[in-house]
Amino acid sequence: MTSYPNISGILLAIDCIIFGFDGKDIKLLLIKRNFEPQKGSWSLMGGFLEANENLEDGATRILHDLTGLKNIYVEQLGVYGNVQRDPVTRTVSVVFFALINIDDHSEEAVKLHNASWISLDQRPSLIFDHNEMVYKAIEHLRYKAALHPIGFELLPEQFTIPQLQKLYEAIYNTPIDRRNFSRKLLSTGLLIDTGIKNAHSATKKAALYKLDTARYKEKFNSFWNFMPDSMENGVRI
Amino acid sequence: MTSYPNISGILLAIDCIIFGFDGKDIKLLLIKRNFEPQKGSWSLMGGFLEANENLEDGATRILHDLTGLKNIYVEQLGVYGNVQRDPVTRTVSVVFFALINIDDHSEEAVKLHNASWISLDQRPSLIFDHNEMVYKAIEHLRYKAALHPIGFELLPEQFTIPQLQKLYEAIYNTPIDRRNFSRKLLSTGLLIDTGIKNAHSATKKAALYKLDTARYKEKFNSFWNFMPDSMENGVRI
DNA sequence: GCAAAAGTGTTCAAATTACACCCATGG
DNA sequence: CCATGGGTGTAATTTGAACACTTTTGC
Repeated sequence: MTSYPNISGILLAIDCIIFGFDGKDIKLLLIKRNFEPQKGSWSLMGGFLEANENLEDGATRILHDLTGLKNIYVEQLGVYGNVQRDPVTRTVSVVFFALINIDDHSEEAVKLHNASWISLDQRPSLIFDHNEMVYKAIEHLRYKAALHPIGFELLPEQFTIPQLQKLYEAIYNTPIDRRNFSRKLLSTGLLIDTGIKNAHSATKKAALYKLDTARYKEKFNSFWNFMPDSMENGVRI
Repeated sequence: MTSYPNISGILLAIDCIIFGFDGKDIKLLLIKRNFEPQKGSWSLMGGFLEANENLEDGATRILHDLTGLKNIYVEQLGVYGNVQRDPVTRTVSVVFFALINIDDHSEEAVKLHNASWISLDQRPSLIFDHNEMVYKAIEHLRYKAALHPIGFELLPEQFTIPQLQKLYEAIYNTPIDRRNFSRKLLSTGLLIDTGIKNAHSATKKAALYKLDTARYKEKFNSFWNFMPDSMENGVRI
């Protein structure tokens, strides 16, 4: 048996939802399309899966194309395949969720693709079902960051606890008590004090920490039970 | 623009991981293939996505085919698309995760497909990457059931608290304190006492409860913080 | 020396755990 | 009447929430 009878192929696309954090807001890397279809509209960065390419490799390729980065934190977020989601022809899209340190991206690559970093609350409407994908990604970020230490993926290698707090406040769009936050984070044992103080500060300089990567891997799957409600859905069909 | 240039289609399959609970063990509905490829081997129930079919509709179709049921709890679990995963031809599979009340399935449909309910710890090795899919599904079941009230999907409409406890003990393969479990479950406010007592019992008859569906929907997305560790992975690529 | 941000401590309430006792049922 | 499983209570511990004071820095 060398083929399946009477089955025809479907176009497989990959779309990437790329989150960054600028110290104040959670941002998305979106592109203003200078190509068809829907030239001029905003969309996620995407592309077609190549003939001899694994899904994750396709995502890696597309992420590298837009950011110049390798070794990005990526998860599969889901597949979108409604019959009429792409008006050109039937296309099924595998969506990937990526977190990067916003300082590391390649400015040239971003410019080349006509992309911009846009705050979540200022994001334009996107083509096709990309709005739905982004909505799900934001929910996933909230869900996952409440339970696992993925926040660090959005920060530079060295960071202060106040920075980390601002990140979580941005993710959940809610103020957090400084003292409880600090205590909780330090108690995870995930942070290593570098002994250095943050230079960029007009007042008291905060201590710079780095992630204990060994402990991070070890503890990645133990729950944090950190933030208030967020969600994930099961669909009843 | 009515087509994309130079892009060729890929076969899209759907595979379903179907969990049941017989009062003692968590079981999987698996099929012993009486068709090619890999005739005689065990696999998940699957099929190809049809030309004008949405993904969820495909899953619904396949689940109905095998169980005779509609309105099953289903979630997308992920996509598997490694280039060589299917030796016949390149196929990308969208995997769905389903929970059903084992008493409701159609025996004829199951027999027709040469399928059986098999306990997790007795499951045979499966074809292709189906073992990996099942492994991920079990992890997902543990993860999700610790945080959301999905356990009820595996039970009959009316159930006792000891039954519910056996279910969670089976999911986590660990004993749970009877008294604390009962208190915690009742405190969720999700259970309605039917006033009826369980007939099938040689000793004291347990109270039968049913799910408060309104409250279930309302509280589905609030965390439970229920069970001990389980996991979910982010892939670093 | 003062405004602004960082670091640390204490108290109270709530949730979780670890236990022990009594009740209903069928044989 | 007794073995089996179901139902409920309580004390000890742990965890989380709320809140106040001191320190460092640049101007």
